[in-house]
Amino acid sequence: MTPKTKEQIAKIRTRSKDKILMAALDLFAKKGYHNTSVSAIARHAGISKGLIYNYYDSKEELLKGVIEMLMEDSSEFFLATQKEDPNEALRSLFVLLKNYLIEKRGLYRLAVSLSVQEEVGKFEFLKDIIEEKFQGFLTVFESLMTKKGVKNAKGEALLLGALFDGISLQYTFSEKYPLEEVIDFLIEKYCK
Amino acid sequence: MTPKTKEQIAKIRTRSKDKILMAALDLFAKKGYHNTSVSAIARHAGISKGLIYNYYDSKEELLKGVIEMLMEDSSEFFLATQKEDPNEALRSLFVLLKNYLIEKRGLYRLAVSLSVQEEVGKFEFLKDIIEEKFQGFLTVFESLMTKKGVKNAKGEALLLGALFDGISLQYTFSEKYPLEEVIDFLIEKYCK
Amino acid sequence: MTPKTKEQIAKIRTRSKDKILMAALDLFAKKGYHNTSVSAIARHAGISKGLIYNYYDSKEELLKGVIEMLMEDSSEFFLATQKEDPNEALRSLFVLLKNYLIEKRGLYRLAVSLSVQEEVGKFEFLKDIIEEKFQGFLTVFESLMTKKGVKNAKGEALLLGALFDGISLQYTFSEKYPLEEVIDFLIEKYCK
Amino acid sequence: MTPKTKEQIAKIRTRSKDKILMAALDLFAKKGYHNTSVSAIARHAGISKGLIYNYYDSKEELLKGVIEMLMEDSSEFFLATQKEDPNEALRSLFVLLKNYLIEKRGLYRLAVSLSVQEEVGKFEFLKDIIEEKFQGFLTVFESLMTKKGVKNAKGEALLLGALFDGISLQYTFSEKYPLEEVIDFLIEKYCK
DNA sequence: AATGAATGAGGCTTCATTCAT
DNA sequence: AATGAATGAAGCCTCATTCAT
Repeated sequence: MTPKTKEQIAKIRTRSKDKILMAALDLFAKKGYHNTSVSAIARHAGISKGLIYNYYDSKEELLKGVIEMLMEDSSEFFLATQKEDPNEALRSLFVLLKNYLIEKRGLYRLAVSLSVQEEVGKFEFLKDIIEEKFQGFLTVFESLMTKKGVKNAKGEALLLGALFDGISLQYTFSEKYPLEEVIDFLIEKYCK
Repeated sequence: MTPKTKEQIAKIRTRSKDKILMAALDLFAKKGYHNTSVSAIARHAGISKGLIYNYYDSKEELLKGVIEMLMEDSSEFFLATQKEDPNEALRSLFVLLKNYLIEKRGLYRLAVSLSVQEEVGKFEFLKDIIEEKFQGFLTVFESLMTKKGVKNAKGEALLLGALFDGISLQYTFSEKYPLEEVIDFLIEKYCK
Repeated sequence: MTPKTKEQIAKIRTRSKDKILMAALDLFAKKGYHNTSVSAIARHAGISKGLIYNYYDSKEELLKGVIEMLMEDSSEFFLATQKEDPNEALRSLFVLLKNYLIEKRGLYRLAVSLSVQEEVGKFEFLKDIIEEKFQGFLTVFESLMTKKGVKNAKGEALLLGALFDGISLQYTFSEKYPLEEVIDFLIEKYCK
Repeated sequence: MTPKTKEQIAKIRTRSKDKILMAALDLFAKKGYHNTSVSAIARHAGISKGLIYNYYDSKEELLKGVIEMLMEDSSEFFLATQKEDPNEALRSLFVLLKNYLIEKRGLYRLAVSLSVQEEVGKFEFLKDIIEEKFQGFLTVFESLMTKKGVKNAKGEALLLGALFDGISLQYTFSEKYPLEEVIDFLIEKYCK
């Protein structure tokens, strides 16, 4: 009865969706959401425009798909924070940040470029997600700082939060940013 | 019809250009470059679409005009760095950053949103400007840190650079960001 | 895989075709031809898009199929006209009209909505069919009127023709149309 | 100051809107709403696609504009009904119907083709307008019939309503419809 | 016989830009 | 200097149709 098995179809769908998501991520990150056309995504993915609408109802839904994909695997970060020794935990976080920036270049760029827009109600959901993540990090930083016994743990936590974002932004911006050097210095300064 | 002296005409021109620039800055900053239409700028400025093209050859030229306007008055920052006492200089810089962010909300947003785009050759000039500013700050930070006699002056300078950007970004993002608190803590930590 | 006899296959084909035709009639009638997508028909019929093209070469051919189906069973009407007594014949016709409208709500709507289009050569065949039916009715009406001995039989026939269409149109239009009342009045007026 | 006077602009706008409305009416009536593209309207009007959106926010708004234009001048009909003698009033109505159909060929076609669609909420407003007009006619017919002293005035009014629509529909459909003949017969039958 | 992924032409709409006044 | 009607390229999206399985 069934000409293609459900598994076959599912595999095809997954593969196509992935192609689309990767192409979209790539272009959104490089050129920004508004400056990326659906045609360009299709071309980049090597498929037809129409197919995109087979999987996503609109360009905006596609964006949501991209963001969801990106949000999936941030578990590592919170694993790192479970370490007993706060110095070790911080060292892990710094290294994770470095690897994350290197491996997912463009992702941070995308997050920033989307958040930076004020269109009410359209990317609002993204702001919420980021705000939540940020508060999570802040809490972790503060408890680590408390463990380390610093005077103003909350203030230090805020600075660390700003540092993470500042480093990410500058690395994303400039090809020449001395990421390794900065991370090493952070470890030396914070982890002993 | 009414004859006008050259001065009158010049004044009119200046006033119109200003109106256009302010409207464009406002909208570019709030909604992003690609998401702002020339019509919207004209409406926001209370003039006609046509007039914009009387002063700027294209939307892109208008953007350049906006950026140039923004770059004009960063002299305060470098005045602050001239102070003898490095602690005082740093304090001034922190306070200037705070005031700049509060007074020109949205401007940093614009800079980021533009820089984040990779379209070759289009906003490249902006990246260059920013890179140059950034290197200027870095040099200043490093010399201040050296004056303060810290061990790794270059490393500390890089961290300060990241902090400036991180704080700016987070303040731009979130209405709730405790800017005062952060600046106060920075002063306490770095200026004595 | 499973071997099927010719009869089984034929039965399956007939059943599928019927499902398609009914779904298409339903949607064409409700939403109009141009405003109904092949996908929607497939969904409504509970089958795949592809299957429709197994039976009909195009959306237009499918429409032709629907129309042919509709034209098949108008025999009742002409049976009614065979009655000896013209008053009885008319009464039957009025009642048939009422039942037809009630039972096949939407069908008249479809006929009108298709006929109303002027695209040369596309639905032209439908116009011809309708024209022919109309002339048939006119002839019947005229002969009945002659039998009844009215003065201007042709004029009265034309009016009856217009009445049939007007009533159908208005009933199709408006949920509140007093069809029963109108038919009763017609019978009272014409059948004695 | 003002380069074009307001009157000039107003005249230009009116002329353009008229061109658009006429083209839209023409095509909507001939080919139906869904089967008429905005491009086709622009081509038919001899203007660019974009200009249409200078005057109408969407294709649907354009349709509303067309309908409003059509609804503007139905005053004649109600003037006719004011006559003292019901026979004279009816005669005027019959003649007006004839002239209306001849002069505004296509208009009735448009009304029917739009009303025939069931899309909730889209053309609903048109149905309301038509329903209202129809009830208006019905009331007029009934009072005329009462004046004439017929037995079942309401029933006769309903028949007249159906006749108007039926005649309109058949004339709209068929090039060969004997409109003159039918109207003459109506006058003979109803107006003495 | 039957499925649904894939295509691409064409539909509606937006918008940077031009130009007559 | 200033206006806004007009243009047309390009953007998002729909849908009839094809085809591998």
